Amino acid sequence: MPAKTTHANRPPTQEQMVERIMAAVVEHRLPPGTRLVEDRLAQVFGVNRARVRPVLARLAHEGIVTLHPNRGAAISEPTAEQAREVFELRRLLEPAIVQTLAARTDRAVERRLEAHLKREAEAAARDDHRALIRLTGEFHLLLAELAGNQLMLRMLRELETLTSLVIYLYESPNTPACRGDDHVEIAAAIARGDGARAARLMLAHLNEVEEGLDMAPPPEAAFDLAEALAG
Amino acid sequence: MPAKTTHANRPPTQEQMVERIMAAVVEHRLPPGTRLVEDRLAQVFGVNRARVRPVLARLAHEGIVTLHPNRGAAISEPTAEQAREVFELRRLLEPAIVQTLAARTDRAVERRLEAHLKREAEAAARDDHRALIRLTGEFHLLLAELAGNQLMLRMLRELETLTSLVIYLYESPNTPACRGDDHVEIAAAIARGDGARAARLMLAHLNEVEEGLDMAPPPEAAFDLAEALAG
DNA sequence: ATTTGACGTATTGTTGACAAAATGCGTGAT
DNA sequence: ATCACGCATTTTGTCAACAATACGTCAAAT
Repeated sequence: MPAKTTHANRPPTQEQMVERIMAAVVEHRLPPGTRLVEDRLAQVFGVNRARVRPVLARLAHEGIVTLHPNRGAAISEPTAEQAREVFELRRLLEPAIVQTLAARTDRAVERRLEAHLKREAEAAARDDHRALIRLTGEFHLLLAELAGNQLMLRMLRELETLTSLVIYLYESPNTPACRGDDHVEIAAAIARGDGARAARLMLAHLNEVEEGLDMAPPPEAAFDLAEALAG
Repeated sequence: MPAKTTHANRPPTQEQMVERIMAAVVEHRLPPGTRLVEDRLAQVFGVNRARVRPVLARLAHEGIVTLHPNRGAAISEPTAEQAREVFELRRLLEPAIVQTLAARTDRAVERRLEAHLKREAEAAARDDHRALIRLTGEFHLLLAELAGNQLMLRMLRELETLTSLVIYLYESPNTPACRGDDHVEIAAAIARGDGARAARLMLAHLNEVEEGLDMAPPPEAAFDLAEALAG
């Protein structure tokens, strides 16, 4: 029996396939516009097509994949407006997450944050760009996980993946969207129990990331005949 | 060709099937614990099983449905902890929604809110419980729609459906979770451009709904799947 | 040179049959 | 009375083949 599955020769679950695709998006291994063909995905994951279709349906719902009926799927290319919406939502959720965390932090929380920041620093030191991209996104997810709301974590995961697409499209991929210093300061405020400061730092951090994006779409001769004829 | 489809004899899209199931959940026509069998759903919607499976997969991801491998799906029965998480998220999002809306309301927004509240009042006057349940949930979605963030709207829709399950389990189904007066006051604050007040009212409203919940789950009831989805 | 129609290709969508898994029930043993 | 086991039932999961759809390409017509 060919060793084509990923885990003790068991085919991956739909959840695992979703996570692998999301991870590939976050690490820019699957950039916006990449075609996703059911047969190829089924081949890569070692499952049948029927297992791949719900995965694509879900990713489509989350905006990470765009389905073209009878033509196949592709990694989404969020518009500038969608990018703004992502950050608008993150500015509502993430300051509240760190505020909650700061209000009931303990040594276990601090240790996990420290361990994570250490890995970020190590990835930066060895110039491991892909790892750094992944780790900076995971920092935000770790905060949500530590804050203890699973629903919040699930939504943040979606937002984080969308953010990766946005960053790919609107920012140079060689620039990590998150400055490591910001993360260190946020973690320090959490450790001190200073929720208000942690929230301010997170808000400023998100604003800075968004402001670093170039939302102006590339100049195109965008002309819509129907719209032009509408009067 | 048998006229078995729902819309100009065209089979429903996956999106439409999701919406119908969600609507049935919101209106308590599909209470928590209800079994969802692929063959039956395919029969009811007039599609093949392969069309139903991505729908169930997505609803499972959103927590609205629980999948039991090789045994079928069921409408979820959120725990008390999950209920708290839903309200925690809503308290972050919805005050911000109404604040945004109040900052840039106009006559079109006011008219749509007025029209909706009128329909709520009419449903209450004729004692149309199902319509009232639906309309009170739609009020919150309308706010998100008017605020103009599609991503926010999508997430609110999920939260609203989860809230319906929570309310079914932890609150008497004969009591609308939202008091109509609250909605009227929130809309009035929005119309006046008083974002801070609208946000306070929304926060108080959500707290009141949550505080009205009782953690003792209600007894199960038998019913007809096709009938429940007929709406 | 441009437009249109036909055709081929790529890919998804559908179908029916069957395999696999989980659960309930009945029966026999203890 | 309880437990274990075997079997039946229910339901999902898999498979392969084929239908349907969307799009690109190319040739013919204008």
